[in-house]
Amino acid sequence: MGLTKTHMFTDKQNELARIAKVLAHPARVAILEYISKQDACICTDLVDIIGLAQPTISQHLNEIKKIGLLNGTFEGKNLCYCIDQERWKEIQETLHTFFSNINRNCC
Amino acid sequence: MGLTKTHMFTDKQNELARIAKVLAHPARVAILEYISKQDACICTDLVDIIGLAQPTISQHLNEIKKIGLLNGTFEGKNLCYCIDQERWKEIQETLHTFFSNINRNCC
DNA sequence: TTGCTTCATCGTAATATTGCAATGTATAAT
DNA sequence: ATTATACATTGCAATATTACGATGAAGCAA
Repeated sequence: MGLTKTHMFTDKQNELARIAKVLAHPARVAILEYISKQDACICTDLVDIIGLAQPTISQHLNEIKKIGLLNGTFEGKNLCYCIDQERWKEIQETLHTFFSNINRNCC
Repeated sequence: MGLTKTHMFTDKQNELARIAKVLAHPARVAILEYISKQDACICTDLVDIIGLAQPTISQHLNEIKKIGLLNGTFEGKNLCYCIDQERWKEIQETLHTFFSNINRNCC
């Protein structure tokens, strides 16, 4: 027990949950907000901005990467992260679909 | 450690994370989908439909209730859950705003 | 009353997440 | 070559989540 029974659910349900899980931590929300607001591809001031330790930030970045939301490119010793526009739209669409498919009902 | 440092983030960031956390489990996604698809306010066939034990379903329903997404009314011994339309729209809007506030940038 | 159904709650075990110090790796600068 | 900078990775402790059996409360039916 303690283990999510993913096999009991549809692929779509699991995918939505997987996406939501990444957004389910304020640090990751903050990271996405910060990166998305940069004009240029500025790298990791994130540790200073967010205020968590460097390994923790690195870990969170990794979680976001796992669902394909981040592209990272090295520029010398600096790593430049930015948001994958295609994947961003895809996820936005997934959430929009979920929230639109609701009927008015009782109560 | 092990404790999310919510005080380091804005109210909006924490709120979004709190909402996402509820969607971050396929059972809760499935529950919301099921309830939203009922014409009438049909109650807990959820245990049969989802396939998790009754206490587990009850726990998940409680998580969804915590963010105000569920209204429950007793009808005799049956409890009738349905989605709070206002809150649903509010959350939809919160997510939409988050996903819309993104600039195109590099990479 | 007795028993049945519906749901919540408690207690507990298994697993996951969060956070960071220590350490490793790779590039850049001196 | 040495040092500094920018990350990633490892290992571990604290806490949270997930799941369910057992039990409790409240309504209904006999």
